[in-house]
Amino acid sequence: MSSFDEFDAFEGASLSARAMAARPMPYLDELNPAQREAVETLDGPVLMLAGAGTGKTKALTARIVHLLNTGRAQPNEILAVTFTNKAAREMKNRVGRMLGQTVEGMPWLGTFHAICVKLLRRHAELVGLKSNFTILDTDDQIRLLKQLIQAANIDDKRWPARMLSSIIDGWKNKAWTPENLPASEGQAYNDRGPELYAQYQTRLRELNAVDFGDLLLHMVTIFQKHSDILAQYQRWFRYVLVDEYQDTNVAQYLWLRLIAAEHKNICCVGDDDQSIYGWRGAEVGNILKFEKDFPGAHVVRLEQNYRSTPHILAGASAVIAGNENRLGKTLWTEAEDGDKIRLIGHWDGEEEARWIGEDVEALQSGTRGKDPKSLEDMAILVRASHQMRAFEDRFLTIGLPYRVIGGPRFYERMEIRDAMAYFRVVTSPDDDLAFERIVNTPKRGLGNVAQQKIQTCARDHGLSLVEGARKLLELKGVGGKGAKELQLLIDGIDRWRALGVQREVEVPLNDEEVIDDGLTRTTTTFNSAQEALTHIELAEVILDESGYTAMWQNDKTPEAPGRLENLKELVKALESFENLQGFLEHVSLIMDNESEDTEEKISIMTLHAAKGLEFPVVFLPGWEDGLFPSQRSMDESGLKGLEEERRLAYVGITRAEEVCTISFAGNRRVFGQWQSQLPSRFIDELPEDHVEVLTAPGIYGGGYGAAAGDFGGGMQSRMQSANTYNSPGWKRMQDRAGERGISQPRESRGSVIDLEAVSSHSVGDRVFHQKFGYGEIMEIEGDKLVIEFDKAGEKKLVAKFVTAADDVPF
DNA sequence: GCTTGCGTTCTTTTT
DNA sequence: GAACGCAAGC
Repeated sequence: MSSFDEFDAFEGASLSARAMAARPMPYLDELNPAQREAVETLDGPVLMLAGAGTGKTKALTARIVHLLNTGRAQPNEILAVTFTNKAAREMKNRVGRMLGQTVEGMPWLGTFHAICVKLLRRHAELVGLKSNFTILDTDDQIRLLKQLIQAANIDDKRWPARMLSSIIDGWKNKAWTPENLPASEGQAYNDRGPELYAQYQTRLRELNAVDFGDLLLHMVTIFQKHSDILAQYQRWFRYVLVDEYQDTNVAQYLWLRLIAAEHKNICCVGDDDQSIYGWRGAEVGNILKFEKDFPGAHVVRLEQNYRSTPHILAGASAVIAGNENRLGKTLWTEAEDGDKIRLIGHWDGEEEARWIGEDVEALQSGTRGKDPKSLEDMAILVRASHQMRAFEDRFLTIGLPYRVIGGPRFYERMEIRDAMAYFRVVTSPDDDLAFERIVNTPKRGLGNVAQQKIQTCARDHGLSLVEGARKLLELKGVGGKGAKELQLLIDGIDRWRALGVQREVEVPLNDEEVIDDGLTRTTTTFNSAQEALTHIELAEVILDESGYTAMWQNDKTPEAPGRLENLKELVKALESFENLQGFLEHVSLIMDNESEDTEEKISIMTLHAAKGLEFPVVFLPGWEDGLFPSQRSMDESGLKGLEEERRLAYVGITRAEEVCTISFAGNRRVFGQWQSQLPSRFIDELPEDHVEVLTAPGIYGGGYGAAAGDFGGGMQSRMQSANTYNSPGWKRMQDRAGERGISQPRESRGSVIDLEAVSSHSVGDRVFHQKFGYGEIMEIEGDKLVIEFDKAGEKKLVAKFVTAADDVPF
């Protein structure tokens, strides 16, 4: 390793420390006393316990700025870790804004994974990898494990690869390599776990690949085994900041502790009450024992909440108080009273979606007394993603624009992964997994048998799969159509590689740029050359000549146009990168996809995805025992699981600024089967004084109007008893209501009828819909179309969401 | 080798 | 109610 020259090259931050020291510090005046304390205590270990909505990011960024301003550290001497790319981006932006200018050189502000990739590229050889290793995603991981499982003669029905993958993941999260795996883990995966883990790691090394967990595990291993290297980083990173510390797992914890051991200037920010990633290996224990790990730690509590009204805060506090193991914080606010938390029960999940849809429209139009609210300011937070469907269906029907956050991610879609596998085959010759993925996509007549032959041939000659296939052709190991097609593919790969290399030869590297690139030594940087293909053109050529694009063009399934659209988007995304390698690297780490669309939409997401966000109006549907708290969580982790669920409830409620509506349904379809549900035990924990119970239209046959109090005396007295919802009586009443079938779906009111959109359609027309595919119009009702879809059956949809079948872009 | 249809099993949460 | 795996049939 060649000393720390590269670090010094991060002169990038054009401001010198001394220049900054002279700058004024107006940002300090904007902080409350607790925040200020957290910002100004620069030396030694600091634990910032920041409750929900207490200005944690503000304090964290102010601290970075303060470090720079006081000349304590250069921008590249600060290590600042977050969990999500979004948080990293946000922090970068805010630091820039606070400094009043853009800071180029915060190279070590990023996610755990992104930072570890940077480090690991530099030291790859110490764990038997080359620095251009590829990062496998879960899909590749599973396929690889499956191969190993089958090779070991294990029935992968009884012992699925997914299971092994999660076991290995768990081990990696705990920083256990195959060598130091505790004996107590011996019986995992039917006693074969440890042995397969070792095989898997060996195979990864052969493929010059790592999985997500390896990024941290390898770095911890390197730090532990090479004290000289560790010492360099310990000296280099004078200040360490960690966001969401309660989410760190053991590997991350060890990594941080090793790095911070020298200066001990580590500032961890977190909230034990918001620890919701235990299932992913996060250890709340890390934050609970911070003071033991770092003696003399300065603990600062941020307790003034700037987000929610008192009722909402009181509700959240009461729920979380049910947990035993807490560091304990008391949130308070100066905000005015506002609305109580609203609680409402429904007949079933569809009714719940219908009611929320109407309430959203009422809030939007201002019918509900207050100022009209934008859809952007509203969110529906669910426990499990399958709950989203009821809302999507309903909103599609009434024409309410919505956005699902964190759904199937762009880069996880089949067509995107296929396309990227093609890129990978071209850029990294040994990427067997990528080759496997694309040999027979599109269909080339190379089925199992042919693929087995390629595998065998490659293994016998110690070659990669591409080379193995070439050899096989030379030896005439395959015949007929398959041989011809395989030859075409190999020729194609050669040609594409040449097209990529051609540029490299014609346009020599610019030395400075390579250094500037920091630690990624192998990254090549091109200047734009007119005569050669750009990587974007290359990508297009690959997708074209391989027949991949054609495959989807000829595909008549409803998803095909969408997939082509996605491929176009993929190519467009290439524009912001200098070459294919850079792009692939980016993609393997960026798992969030934010599409910038301008239309106002209500957001639908899981509670997990909502952490760190806030909305004026929040809906929390599905508060039923078994669903939330999740049965599985309680079965698997008992009281610990229940407490994590409770923290999830806390996270949910504290997302709301002004209006928080909790609801539950008496009946819900689970696995396609109707089940009657009991209200969540968390509902019993809500403090009566801060909750307003609304009449359930599904139970009493009223609508939103009835909920506003417009009903007869008999109902009124029922309402009184309903107010004692946290007594067994409430539950019994819910049960009883559940037995009486009531309330059929009613038509939504209030949405503006878009006749223009309807008029372009007539009964019998063939139409296309993004989600349901092709279908035929059976009936027109107002601005709604009743459509019989080929695949999805009959649906009633707002006209503006369907296009005439002929207009579908191909 | 590929397509189709049937049965099975399942759903938390994700960097 | 869907997504996946498997076996049968083309």
